[in-house]
Amino acid sequence: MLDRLGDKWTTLVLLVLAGGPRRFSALGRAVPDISKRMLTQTLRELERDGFVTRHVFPTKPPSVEYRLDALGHSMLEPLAALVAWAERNHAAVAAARTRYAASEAAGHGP
Amino acid sequence: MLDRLGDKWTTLVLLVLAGGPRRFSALGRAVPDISKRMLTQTLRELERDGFVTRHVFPTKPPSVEYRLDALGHSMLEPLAALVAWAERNHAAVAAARTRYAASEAAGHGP
DNA sequence: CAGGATCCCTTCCGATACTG
DNA sequence: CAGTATCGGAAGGGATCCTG
Repeated sequence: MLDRLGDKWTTLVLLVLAGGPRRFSALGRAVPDISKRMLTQTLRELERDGFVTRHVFPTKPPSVEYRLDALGHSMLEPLAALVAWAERNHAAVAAARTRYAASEAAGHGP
Repeated sequence: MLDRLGDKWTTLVLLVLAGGPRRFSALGRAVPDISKRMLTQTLRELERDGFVTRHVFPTKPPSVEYRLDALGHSMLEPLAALVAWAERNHAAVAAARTRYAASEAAGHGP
């Protein structure tokens, strides 16, 4: 189950849907670099697990809207906490990587 | 960066290290089904990103201890919140999957 | 004990083409 | 518009063997 939260796209899609219902193509535009294939797959999994509901409007051409339901909203808070942490600390991580790269070069070099 | 938290093993290793410093083999035993290969790789990434520090004791045979440093500890709280959420809601997810499987069978069947 | 190197099979995923 | 189907390359990761 933690695997799904760990999925690269799942989190991004959820964060977009946190801003309100979105249509398939709107999600595609809001989540950069996601392919139709992965967007479909991600949405199917989220629907399957009860995080989002899918509404089909039988217009022509058809449009489909996805929205978070109660379960999806409930996990938004802990998720947002983690995202907030990541934003606060990404600089520290970047610094750590620089230090690590430097010690790597020093330790294994000629 | 969120990718790394999304990694299957990273979270599990971090949660074990939350209980205190551990040696390499102890981690291997504490995280079921992780291979030496993946444990090494996961620890390298965590070290690289400044979440854990690595202490080598020049005994014979050598032993290596990993422990969370400040950055690692700081992310434990949001992570724990997410894990707590998962534990509270895994039943709801399981129920959603059952419903989904049922509607799948009904919708696409003969 | 801790971990690097290699092999090799599996899964993931993007590109492309087609449909209701 | 919102998908589905198929293919092929790229990446993930286990098994095994080797070293300090």
